[in-house]
This record gives sequence, C-alpha cells and structure tokens, in this order.
Amino acid sequence: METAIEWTPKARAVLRAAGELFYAQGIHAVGVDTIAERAGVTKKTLYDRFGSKERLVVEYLLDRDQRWRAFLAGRLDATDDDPAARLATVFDASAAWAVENSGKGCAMINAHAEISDPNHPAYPVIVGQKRWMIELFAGLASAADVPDPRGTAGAIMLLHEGALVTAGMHAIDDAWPRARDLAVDLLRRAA
Amino acid sequence: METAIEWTPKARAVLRAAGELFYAQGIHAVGVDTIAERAGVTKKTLYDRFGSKERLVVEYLLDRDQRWRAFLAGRLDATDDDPAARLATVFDASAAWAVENSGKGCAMINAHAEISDPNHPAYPVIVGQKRWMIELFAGLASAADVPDPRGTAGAIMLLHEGALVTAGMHAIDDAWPRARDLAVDLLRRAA
DNA sequence: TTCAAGGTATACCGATCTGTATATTCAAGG
DNA sequence: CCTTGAATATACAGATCGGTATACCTTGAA
Repeated sequence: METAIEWTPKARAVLRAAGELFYAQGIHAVGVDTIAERAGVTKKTLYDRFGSKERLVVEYLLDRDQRWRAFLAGRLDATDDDPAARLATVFDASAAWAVENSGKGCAMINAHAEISDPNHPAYPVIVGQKRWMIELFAGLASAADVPDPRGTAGAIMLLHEGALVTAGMHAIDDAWPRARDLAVDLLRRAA
Repeated sequence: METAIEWTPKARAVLRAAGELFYAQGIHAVGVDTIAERAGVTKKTLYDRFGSKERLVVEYLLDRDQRWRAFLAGRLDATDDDPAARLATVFDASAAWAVENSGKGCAMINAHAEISDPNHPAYPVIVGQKRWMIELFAGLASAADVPDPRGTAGAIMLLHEGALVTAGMHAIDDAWPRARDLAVDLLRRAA
C-alpha cells in the first residue's frame, strides 16, 4: 500500500469504468483514454487519482475481491450453521456472482493470464483471493469434523475453480449445480 | 481455414517464437516486432507467411492444441485398456505437460481471457479443445460402463480444469495427483 | 540463363499507447 | 475574501502498436 487513494466521486467513476472494461475486454486491451472517456473524466483526473494504469489495475482487483467477499458474506449470513449447507451456499453464490458478471469467468484468473511478472503488485491480490477461498473451505471442513480439513479443502477448491473456468467458457452448461453437489457429497463422505 | 500457410523453415521459427512469447507473457502484451526479432526474421517475412497477427495467434493455438493431443496420444498408447488406468494417464499427462510448459496454466484458458469477441477466429480452437477433452472423458466413462457417461465426463472435466488453473497459479501444490485420484475414484464409484 | 520465391535490410505509415504540461473553472472552508 | 483542491479542456511527448513499401540478395528449377 504505497500511498492512499483520494476516493473522490470521480475516482469512483473511474474505477467503475475500468472494472467493466478490464473484465469484459482484458487489461492490456483497454487503454486509459477509453477508461477516462467512459468515466466521463479527463485523463489528467485519472492520473491525479491513481498515478498509473498499473495502480488502477491493482485497485480494480482489490475492489472486485472485496465486493465478492461481501457478496458471499451476505449469502452465508442467511444460511444456518450446517457445514454442508454453507458449502452449498458458497457454490450457489459463485454461480449467482458469475451470471451477474455476464459470465466472462473469474477476474483473478483472467488477470493472472495477462500478468507475467510475479513481482507485479497485482500478484498478491490474485493469489490472496484463492488462498482465502481455500481457507474458507478448510474452515467448513473443520466444522464438519473431517479428518484432513486442508486436503478436503483442496479437493473442493478443484471443483470450485473447475466450475469457474468451464462455466466461464460455456464448456459445461450445468457446471455450477454439478460442482456443488459433488463438493457437498465429497464433504459428507470425508466426515 | 482461409488460405493455407507456406510452412517454410522461417515460418516455423516464427511460430515457435510466437508460441513461447504468447504463452509466457500473453497475446496482447507481445508485439510482432518482438516475435520477429526472437525468430531471427524480418517483419516482412512474418507478414509474408502469416498475413496478420490475428492469424498468427490462431496458428499458435492450433499448433498447441495439436501438440497436446499428440503428447497425450503417446501416453495413452503406452497404457492398457482399463478405463480407470487410462483416466489416470490423462491426468498424469496433463501434469507432465504443465511442468514442461513451466506452469503458466492452460494456453487456451489464458487466450480466452484475452479474447473478448466470440467471433474471433481463435474461439473455435479454444472451445474445440475443451469439447474434445469432454468427449475423451465420455469415451472412457462409456468404456467403464457408467450409467451416465456424459454426466460423469462433466464431473471429471471439473476436476481436470480445476487442477489446470490451481496448478497454474500455484494455489494448490499437489493439485494434479489429488485431481487424478478423485477422478479415478469418481469413475469407479459411478460404475 | 533466366526467373520465381524466400529471404534480408531499412524505412516509413497512421494509430494508439502511457504519461505529462499548461492554463482555466468552480465550489467549499478558514 | 481568498485560498485550496478537484475538476475541466487541450495539447503534447516519446514510445510502441500492427502493417506496408522499396530495394536488394540468394538459391534452385525450368
């Protein structure tokens, strides 16, 4: 976290525009001029708020990560304490989140495909979300009294990421419900 | 297949250079000048052989798809007829293919992240490989006398793509062996 | 021997890229 | 009232983008 960003209304408009464009077309494919134009803002304002495109990319991923976690938290709050039910809720939330974003797949995975340098400041954000998801699954596995929670979490993660990418590419039409049922089944059997 | 490409030695050098660069850094991040330079070729030669960068991208993906299928076929030829054993071979082949490509994940998935237009000529190549993989799994499921081969193939595909992406991001360290065991288990239990 | 083909070298085109400079407007706060 | 800051408009810089043009060289086959 180098220097904090002044979150003026225009800064928010820039982030929103950048988010839509980056997600829909890819990071390298979108120029700052296009972002500024869509946000109804001058390029100078964009650079006054974010300093560089790279920083804007990081903020885009941070924002998306945070919004996803809030979205998921809302769904989990409305679910009872049964670990299997909560696990099903996670997969259903991912499915709902995917359609809400017109199904271009996972923003983190897509960004990872475009960023080659592991020292890029966006890297920790990307792998951070994936690690956080594994921890979430591990917590559910622990609550279900599974012998090897981290191992079970890894298996569930495979199904989750698999659904993410196959649904994003429309390779499997019922990817999400299928992945959910398999994950719940896997959790039950591991207990 | 618009017009055929003259596969001169230099054309092959261009394709090899483009493949390495596209895979390592992403398609939009690599310019034609860089490709020509690495291939030891003038830009004119590149355009004489491929006509456009877009065409070069398509050829890159086609080549990768074909090399992967040949690689897998070689491994499957050395495996007996037991469907479970062949399924394990597929996952082991994917794991070996992944490390051989220094683990930047799946070229098709990565390309899909950068190509927004569904009318892009690379699209059929990308989804074609995924569809082909599902068909492969469905064939194995049929050979194992599974009641719902296509459903089982979808489930296996989830594990396969999940391993592809998590291993490519180094989110799960033993992704491939774990995915293989789960897939084999799934096939056995479905029979 | 001529001629076509694959290649090199080099220069250029217009567009777009990230990022900066300058000068101006407008609203809120001490 | 006057200053500060967030914004505007516009122009520009230097690099790189995909792609083309021109002239020349070399090699193998008719």
